[in-house]
Amino acid sequence: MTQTLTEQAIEPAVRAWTRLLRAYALTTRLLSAELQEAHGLTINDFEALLVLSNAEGGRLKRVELARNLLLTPSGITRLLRGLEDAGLVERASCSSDLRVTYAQLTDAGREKLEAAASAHTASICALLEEHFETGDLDAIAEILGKLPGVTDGDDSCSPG
Amino acid sequence: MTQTLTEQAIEPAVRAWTRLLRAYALTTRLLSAELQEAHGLTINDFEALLVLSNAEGGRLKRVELARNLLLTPSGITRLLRGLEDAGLVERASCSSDLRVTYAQLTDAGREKLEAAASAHTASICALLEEHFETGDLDAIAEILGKLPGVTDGDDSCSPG
DNA sequence: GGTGTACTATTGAGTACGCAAACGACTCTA
DNA sequence: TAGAGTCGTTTGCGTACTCAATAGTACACC
Repeated sequence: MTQTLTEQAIEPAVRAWTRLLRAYALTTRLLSAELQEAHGLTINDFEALLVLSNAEGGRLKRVELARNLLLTPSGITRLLRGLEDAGLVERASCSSDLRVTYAQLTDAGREKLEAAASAHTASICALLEEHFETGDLDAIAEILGKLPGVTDGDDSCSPG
Repeated sequence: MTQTLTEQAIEPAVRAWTRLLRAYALTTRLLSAELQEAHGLTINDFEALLVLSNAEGGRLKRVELARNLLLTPSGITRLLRGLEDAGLVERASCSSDLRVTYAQLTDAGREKLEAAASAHTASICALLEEHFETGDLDAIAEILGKLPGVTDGDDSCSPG
């Protein structure tokens, strides 16, 4: 191998990967700042409320929520602690399995979600539709959906 | 609006956005663990070394590096502190502007990069090519490249 | 029934950032 | 050459996560 790194042809996978990194950094910076300022929620706070609202009875086992948000158990504990302190989510125990506790969306949580959702959705659309065409967005969604784990819980509205 | 959130049609932009979030979380988890274990580098450590190696003379103003990696100035200070402590990068002052300091890749840094690059690249390719086809990777790269800022410094090999 | 294994949740320690504030250096204007 | 605004860098503080360890619960198997 006589080529230096700078002279090598860039692998398509590496190019796609670095652009994914950058796209993530750019978009989350903007969207998370907006969501934080407008409603005091982080992106994961919002996603958690959304997932819960789509779940049967507005509640989900913590471990299911963790899988859905791609967080570790400890991450979920701390995320939910914030939402519990804010009164947006409460704990519910499971009678058939004392290990599990449910995260249960409260009325306040549902109101908060509804208040935040339209503005947040609008921000996402504004940001992405400014630079991408609809075909692009569908293509991104379809392609990234091939990664196992990415579409978990997309159909969380339908009963499991 | 009589529909609840669960019944609304999902905006293409929102679907694309959530999948981007998940794809990022999944892939970085894996790749960063590998890179950390094999070479003790974070993803941004690696990217910083790579960007520097592609820069003229193996050095770049810290502020340029920050723009390139999409980090804030404070993020760059801390990232470079780690690399400096490890001897992979050193500081160089600018004679014409006392405010700026350069990040200069050391020989050890270049060696570290070369040692880590092939394995890291292989990991990226293995992960992505397992689930995506080449056309998918090109499509992701092309589409995400439309976001302003994503392609900054792609041509960092060419003199500025 | 007792025991080993698997699972849920929490905690402690550590990390990689961001934001805001501060400071020195540059530059433009007058 | 004095002052004001801008730019590069660093630091203090806060946050959102990770991993590893821990404790309680469930369940299968003998």
